[in-house]
Amino acid sequence: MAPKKLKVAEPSQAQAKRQHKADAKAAAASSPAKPRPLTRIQREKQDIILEAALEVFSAHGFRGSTIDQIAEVAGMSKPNLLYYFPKKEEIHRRLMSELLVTWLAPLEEMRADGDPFVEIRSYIRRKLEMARDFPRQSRLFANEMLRGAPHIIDMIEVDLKALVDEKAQVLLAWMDQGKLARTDPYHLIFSIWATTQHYADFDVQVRAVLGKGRGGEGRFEDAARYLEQLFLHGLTPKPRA
Amino acid sequence: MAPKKLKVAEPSQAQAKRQHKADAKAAAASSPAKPRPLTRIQREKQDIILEAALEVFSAHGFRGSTIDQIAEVAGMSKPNLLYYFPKKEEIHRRLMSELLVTWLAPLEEMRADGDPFVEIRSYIRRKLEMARDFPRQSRLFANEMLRGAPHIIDMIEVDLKALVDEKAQVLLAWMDQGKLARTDPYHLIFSIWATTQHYADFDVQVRAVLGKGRGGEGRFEDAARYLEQLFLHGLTPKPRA
DNA sequence: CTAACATTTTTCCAACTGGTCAAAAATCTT
DNA sequence: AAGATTTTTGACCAGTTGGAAAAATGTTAG
Repeated sequence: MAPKKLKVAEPSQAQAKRQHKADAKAAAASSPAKPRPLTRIQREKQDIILEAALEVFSAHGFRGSTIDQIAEVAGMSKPNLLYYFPKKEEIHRRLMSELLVTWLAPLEEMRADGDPFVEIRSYIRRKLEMARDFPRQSRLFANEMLRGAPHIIDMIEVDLKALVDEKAQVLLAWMDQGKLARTDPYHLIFSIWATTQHYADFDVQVRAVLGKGRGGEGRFEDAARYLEQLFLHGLTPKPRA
Repeated sequence: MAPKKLKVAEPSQAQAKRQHKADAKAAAASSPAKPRPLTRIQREKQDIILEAALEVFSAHGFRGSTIDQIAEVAGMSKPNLLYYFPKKEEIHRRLMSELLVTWLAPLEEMRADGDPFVEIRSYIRRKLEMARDFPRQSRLFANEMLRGAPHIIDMIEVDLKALVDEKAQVLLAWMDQGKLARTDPYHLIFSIWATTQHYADFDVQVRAVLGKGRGGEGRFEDAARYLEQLFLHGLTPKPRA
């Protein structure tokens, strides 16, 4: 239930103005540009900014969000924010690369040596929990996809593809062993993504359609139950015993 | 295969400046504001603009799109475009209301007196065809949802909800008759939406993951086959005969 | 304590954007 | 063909936005 804070990765090009100015000389001299460790305040403020940016970007999209908005949510002035992330794009980039790691994790956990249905079921659960606990990340991701994934297309084509290829092999093996219906492993994975993320990305619609009565907190439990039935048996009724 | 042109509905508040200026007097006098039929050019240009706007909005979102961009795609100047749609929002509004009609149609076709599996299967097919033939509309819709459906929330809460409620009853009846596995009809519908629209909204990802070999035109056929298996039998393997 | 460095604030600006307006051009009506 | 109406254009504007500069204020290592 408790949204464990996402870990912040990539300390790379965080340092701001100062560095930039130095770049002119440093880069020209092709020196290794001493990385200078981040100060406490830098780490804290960057986290605050990234959190605020997630809030704003996920709600309005990249172009629909202004630095002012993010700064306000982060509780600082615009120039101050720009001191930590000299470019709006930079914030977005950081957010996206953190996001991808978080996003791939659940699939990675699917173990080839486990029981197919147990593994698939818990994968679905994990994804559904992510939709419930990290809807903003899900929407940010969806937004990027809708736009054609301009910022992460190469990671999608390389890392994500590799991971899915690997897991597709696992699924195929299970099918070969007769433990799983023979079907397309890639589309199988797509369908898990689609059905689970739907509850984050189309949340308004889900709530509106379920109405006051069933649109409450229980909807994720219901979804989990339904999806289990779907992926396990489909819609074919049990023959009356 | 051929994307049948969407019909343009709602001739309502299309007329521009002239009307606007007149409004001052007309509205003040609370007269019925004679609607004055649209000219040929007006109809043509509005269609061109709406088509261009669909292209641009679906790719960049509302705030990410500029009137200039739309005007350029439409092959006219910005002021000229504004002559037909005095507000950027107006274009978007029109697009959204047309969209909703198109979007509800497939579900409406699900007949209570048909065979459950035939009906569900063809509903899935129709939705999949829409994802293939009208990806821009799908993305426009997804974008609106991501943003919390600000422009169509009431139609979602009223019309869409009513329709889904109705069809949920149909599904429940089928379940009562033992023709369909007993499960949650609402989430069943959600899962059909999610799995089919995924192929339009997350198209980049689907292509990238499938790779050059399988990401081509055949992917919709594969998806259709897979989804049929999923919804019919789930992933449980057939007992060896 | 203080010099060096890190952080924050104030002020400003150029580019972009949605939209206006008057006049010119094209089209339609009679 | 003339007059009326519709359509198109070019110049323009005010508000917003991303970002730069520099001065002012804090922080910290020696």
